Amino acid sequence: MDETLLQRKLGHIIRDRRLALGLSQEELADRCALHRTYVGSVERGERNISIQNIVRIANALDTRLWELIRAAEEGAGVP
Amino acid sequence: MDETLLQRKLGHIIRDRRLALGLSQEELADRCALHRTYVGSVERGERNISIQNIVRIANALDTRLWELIRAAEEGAGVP
DNA sequence: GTGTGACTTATAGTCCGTG
DNA sequence: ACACGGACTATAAGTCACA
Repeated sequence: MDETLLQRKLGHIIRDRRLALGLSQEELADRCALHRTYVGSVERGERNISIQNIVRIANALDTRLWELIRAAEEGAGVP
Repeated sequence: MDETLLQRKLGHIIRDRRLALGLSQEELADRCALHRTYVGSVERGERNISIQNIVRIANALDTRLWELIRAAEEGAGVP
């Protein structure tokens, strides 16, 4: 799979998961101690995010990182 | 899980997988168009690697990224 | 509550070596 | 074949004003 494609898909997965939890970008950003606009750009797939930040987002979403990645790679749902 | 812990575990997984394929760091680096010293430091868990580069490494190791991540997070084996 | 462009600072990542 | 370092350059991190 193309790298930039994965990062866009991952953004969608993150957004879906956030909305499923009823959180705003601002609330998610607070949970992982990142900036609101940064989280927004990640969701839009604009950032080549580092592993440390993805882990923090996954934690804030109460999800395992590998499940987020799998959902992005395989199109599977996130629990 | 702590972010830096995951990156160290991921390094070990990458190394194990590379050795299982009988590749040197240099050969792996060539496969994903990254520098040999960089791949070495990733394996040592010293790098906060970006998602694009992890994907390239996963591809070069002929593995799905989510399987690498899962192996690092859960301690499961990589096929 | 979110999208976006511009921006500075931090660090990812390269390239030259050495043991 | 790998670890490690120094000196770079490229790019991610992180923030802001405004729409």
